[in-house]
Amino acid sequence: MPSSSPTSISELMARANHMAGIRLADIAGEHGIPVPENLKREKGWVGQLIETELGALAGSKPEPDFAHLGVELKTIPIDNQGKPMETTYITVAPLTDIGGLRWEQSVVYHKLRHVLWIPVQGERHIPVGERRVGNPVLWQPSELELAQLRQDWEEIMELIALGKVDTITAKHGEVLQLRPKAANSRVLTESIGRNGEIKLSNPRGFYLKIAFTQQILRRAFT
DNA sequence: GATTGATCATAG
DNA sequence: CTATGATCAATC
Repeated sequence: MPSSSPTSISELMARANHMAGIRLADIAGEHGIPVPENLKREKGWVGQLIETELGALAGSKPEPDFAHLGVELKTIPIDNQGKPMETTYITVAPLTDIGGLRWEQSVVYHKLRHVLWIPVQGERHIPVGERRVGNPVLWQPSELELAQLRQDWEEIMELIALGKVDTITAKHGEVLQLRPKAANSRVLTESIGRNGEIKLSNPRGFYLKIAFTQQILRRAFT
């Protein structure tokens, strides 16, 4: 039985704070969800579990998890020093019909306006069920962070508009990066070609680099 | 050890 | 296929 959806940010935070320190196996148990041996075949398991516990609306829409609160939920794996172990996926990147698309209208901007980060122990030597949930961090980007994100986004989107999708690597961008986001490298979707024509490319997604998310978590505890 | 490119499960 | 949830693992 899924939890009901919180009606306010304070209610959401109360639930999030209540989860701090408990094991994933305990949360899973409350919902009758089996705990996998590892995450090789269920990479989104932790995220889905936290969504269920906090009452996020299910679905696969390009909108924040708590649309009525304007809050996006992100679980993030951390090591014993509280450092993020992985980059953070934000959303898929639009590869066509992006003429005149502005930062303020982008999905990236809207999703990152308000994010609830839920750190979870992610070291592989810790059994999945034994990993504990950390203290939640409700974050809104500062002016500086917003400027960094905007700059990277605009640089990447310009390359896409110029038909250079396939030349973009994860090295582009200081805080934001573009990487493959698909079932595998054979999946194709429409994109813009060098001469403005439509061609096929591997789908891409926007990710936040580790150094950036690390700053967010650190700032929350200082 | 960090990073980049590849991949897994599921819903619609 | 697209979008959600991400982590894996080869390579730098």
